[in-house]
Parts: sequence; structure tokens; C-alpha cells
Amino acid sequence: MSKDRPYSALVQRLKGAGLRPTRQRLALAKLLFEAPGGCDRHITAEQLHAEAVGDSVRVSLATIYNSLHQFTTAGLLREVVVESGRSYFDTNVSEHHHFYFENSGRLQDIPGELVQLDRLPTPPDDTRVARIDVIIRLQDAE
Amino acid sequence: MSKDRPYSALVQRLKGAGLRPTRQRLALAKLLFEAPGGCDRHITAEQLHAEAVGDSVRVSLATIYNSLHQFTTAGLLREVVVESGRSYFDTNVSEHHHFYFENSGRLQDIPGELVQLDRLPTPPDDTRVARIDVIIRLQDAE
DNA sequence: ATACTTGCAAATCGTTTGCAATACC
DNA sequence: GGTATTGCAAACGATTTGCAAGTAT
Repeated sequence: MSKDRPYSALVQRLKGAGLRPTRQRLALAKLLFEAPGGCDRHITAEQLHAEAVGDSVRVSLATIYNSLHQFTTAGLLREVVVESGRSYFDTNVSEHHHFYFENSGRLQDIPGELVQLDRLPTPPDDTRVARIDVIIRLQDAE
Repeated sequence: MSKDRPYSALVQRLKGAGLRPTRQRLALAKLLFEAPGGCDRHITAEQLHAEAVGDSVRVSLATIYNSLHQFTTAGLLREVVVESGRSYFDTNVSEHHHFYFENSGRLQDIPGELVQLDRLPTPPDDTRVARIDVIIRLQDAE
């Protein structure tokens, strides 16, 4: 993995989330949150694993899954399910929605403000809204 | 399977969808579309298989999957993905959205009119909106 | 020191596939 | 009869687990 300055920021981020800054978690956090060319990544476990391996980070797939879920639980990531059997992890945890390109399987963020969601039905008794997902599924033009 | 009058309506429905009204497809269609107590079912392949078996309908799980997908392609069903690794098939194919009870894994329809979806972003070039899914994820009350 | 993490390999889950046997038109 | 459909069992991909070995505080 391309080592450079101390991971102080990432270490803080992990500690703040209650996660021990282990070698693997740091490397994955670096790949996820400090990817060259900005943020907002939508990545699967397999993809992240491939990236890690390609970057000479030794991590097992099991640890990738563990870490992704831990990051998600800690609020550092958000899981997006578009198709059965494929989970994307989104580095953008602010309120937003998604375009889903059905042909390529690609996901693209839509800023929260761009979708006006009013006149929602009241949630049933004894429940609270945990999250609202809007997925706009796209196909090739007609 | 509780046999009674001829399946004429179901036969028509299948034929109209370009599907041969085989014994299995008829039985599944009956379970899906003529369930006692109204429509709007959200069912998984495994659940439908269990229902069929419980109703003494001999169908293999493979055929359940085949049929569900054929019905979906034909527009008789709609597939809804809420969690990775679990597909629900919805007998309501009109425009609508869903409440998802994260605790029970249950899905509930929200009539299309109850959600005001305006000011949507314009889809990227060379694409058209195939469908918009709104899923309101619910947890137990605070 | 000790509790938390990791890696591995096997297990599991939902779903799909290949293909011979069978049912529909 | 000829094609579509089915069942079975094996194959599959994604994800999870159990547990021994390693690591952070």
C-alpha cells in the first residue's frame, strides 16, 4: 500500500467510531475515504478486496466484510441494496438518493435537496422512519 | 391444492401473458393472485414454495424461481429488493411504494398518490427512467 | 495480560443451470 | 410431433461462521 504520512486523521476517525485502528481497518479506511480524486464511492466487498490486494494490502475477504459492516454500523458508511445479491457501500452518509444504471450496474448519488419528498404517509403506530431510500432506475434511452 | 372451479380466469391471465397454463403455473398463479383475503402479497420464492407444498402442489423450487421471473417479465408481478439476498415479489404492479419494517422484514404497500415525488433531477443523457422505488424503512418507535 | 481482530477454510443462503424426463398444443 | 416446461441435483456467487493464531492497548 502506498504509505506516506501518519494516518492521524483516519486513526481519529476510527477511534471516534469506537473501532481499534488496526492495520487492516486503516488501510481500508484509506482506500474508502481518501481515494484519489474525491469521495462518494459505491463499492462492493469484492471490489474493495480487489483494490486492497492490488495495493499490496494483505486482507482477507472475511475481514473486508467485517470491516464494511462495522463501518456501516458506526455510521461511516451506508449500505445500499439495489439488486438481490449485491450490496454497495456508500461513502456518502449524508441525506441523498441514487440513480441506478440498470445496464451497467452503476450507482450515482443524487443530492438530497434535488428530490422533493413531501406528503409522505404517516408511519404506522409504534414505528419511526429510520431512512428513506429513493432509487431512480435508469435504462438506456428509448 | 384446494381444487374447485375451472381456472378459466387464471388460464386467460397466463395465456394473455404469453405463458402456457401448465399445472404448476396455474397453481402458483392461484396462490399468488387468488389468495383468500385479498391481494397485495409480498412473497419470497421460499415462502411461495412452502405454501405450494403445504397446499399439496408438487413444484420444485427451481420452477418457483422460473415462474416468478416469468411472471415478473410478463408484468404480472413486480420484484422488490430490500435487503441483500432476499427478493420479494409483489402482486401489486401498479405505481406504488413501500414501507419496510426492518425488524420483522415485512413489506407494506404505499399507494402511489400518497408520495409526492416532484422536482426530480433530470436523468442523465441517453437514459430513461425505468422506475422509481421509494422505500421508507421503519424501526420500532423511539 | 487480555480483550479484540484477523485469516483461513468450511459452511450457509439464496438463486441459477444443465439436462433428461415430461407435459402442452 | 415438436417445442416449451419441469425436476433434480449439482453449480454458483455472495456472505457468514468457527476457531486458532496474531495484535492493540
